[in-house]
Amino acid sequence: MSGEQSKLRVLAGGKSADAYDLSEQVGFILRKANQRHLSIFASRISDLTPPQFAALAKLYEVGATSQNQLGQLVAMDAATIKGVIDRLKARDLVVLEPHGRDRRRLVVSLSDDGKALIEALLPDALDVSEETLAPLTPRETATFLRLLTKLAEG
Amino acid sequence: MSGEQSKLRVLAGGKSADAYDLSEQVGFILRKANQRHLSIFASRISDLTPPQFAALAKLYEVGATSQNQLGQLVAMDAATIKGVIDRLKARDLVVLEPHGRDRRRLVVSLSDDGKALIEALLPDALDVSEETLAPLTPRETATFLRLLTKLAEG
DNA sequence: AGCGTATCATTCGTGTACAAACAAATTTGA
DNA sequence: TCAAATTTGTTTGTACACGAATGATACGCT
Repeated sequence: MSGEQSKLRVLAGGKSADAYDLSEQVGFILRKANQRHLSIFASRISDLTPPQFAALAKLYEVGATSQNQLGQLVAMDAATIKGVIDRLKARDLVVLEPHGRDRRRLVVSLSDDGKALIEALLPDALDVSEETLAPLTPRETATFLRLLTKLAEG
Repeated sequence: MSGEQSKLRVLAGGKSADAYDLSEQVGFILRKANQRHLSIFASRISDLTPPQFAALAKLYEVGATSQNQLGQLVAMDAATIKGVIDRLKARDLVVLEPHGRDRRRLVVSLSDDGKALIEALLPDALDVSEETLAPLTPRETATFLRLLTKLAEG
């Protein structure tokens, strides 16, 4: 049976290529790290979800943009950013206007409420990052962010 | 106004605590790293989603368990693992039986098909991890996994 | 024995995520 | 200039993910 074959291979090779341990796979740990971050985020910023926050923060950073473009800036595909914008719009945190020259485009920008909200939340967002990284020393944090960025950008 | 205060703080503190750059926040980069991994996973293992794979791999590792327990092992809450198991069950990759002594429990185990599938996919799963980590050197990979684990476990 | 509490599974509601198919508007290129 | 390719946004369908509520069962303690 494959169980015995597997044991043989484990004993033979140093790397034990066959010993698949789920809890050591990047994807699995990445998912758990994400879960922990989401939980910290939710405990500090209950008004918005992380994607909603990202969209508002980006709008605050770059000003008015088209919906799809905003999606690219916050790494969400067209279908996803649409849902996020819809929910922000329903709460009047963003304003949608038609683009002047290109009638396909929908220009998104912050409403006054949206601007006030994001300004109020920015300090909390920094706290979220800090608490998420709390298990690491400052030195480890720097290393981690560097490597994580490399990984994310392929 | 908070704009000017903010500038003062930026000039005062070395860390420029107020200059919020979304693309430098852990949560945002974590989400992008996860996206890249998901995309690699999907390109190599189209038969299963990562949560489905995790459930099968864990079942292969530990044998029969209750539904909720399996959820804990793969870091999914009761509602989430139920959906995952439902879909695996619909494809006859797992078998559900009532627990003997505890009538609340539902014992989940691999079907023959499920076992065959997971055995066939394990090498691909290792490839997924490898490709995900490809942007890092072996030394960086070791460091990264150590720090990521620390982060995930809080 | 009985009662309060904890556990297990299910359900509901909301919010990402992404693929695929589509319509409308714009841009490109022959 | 006009048809083809591309871009922008929308819709549909599937699959997590989690909080909260519910019902059934099991367990601990008196």
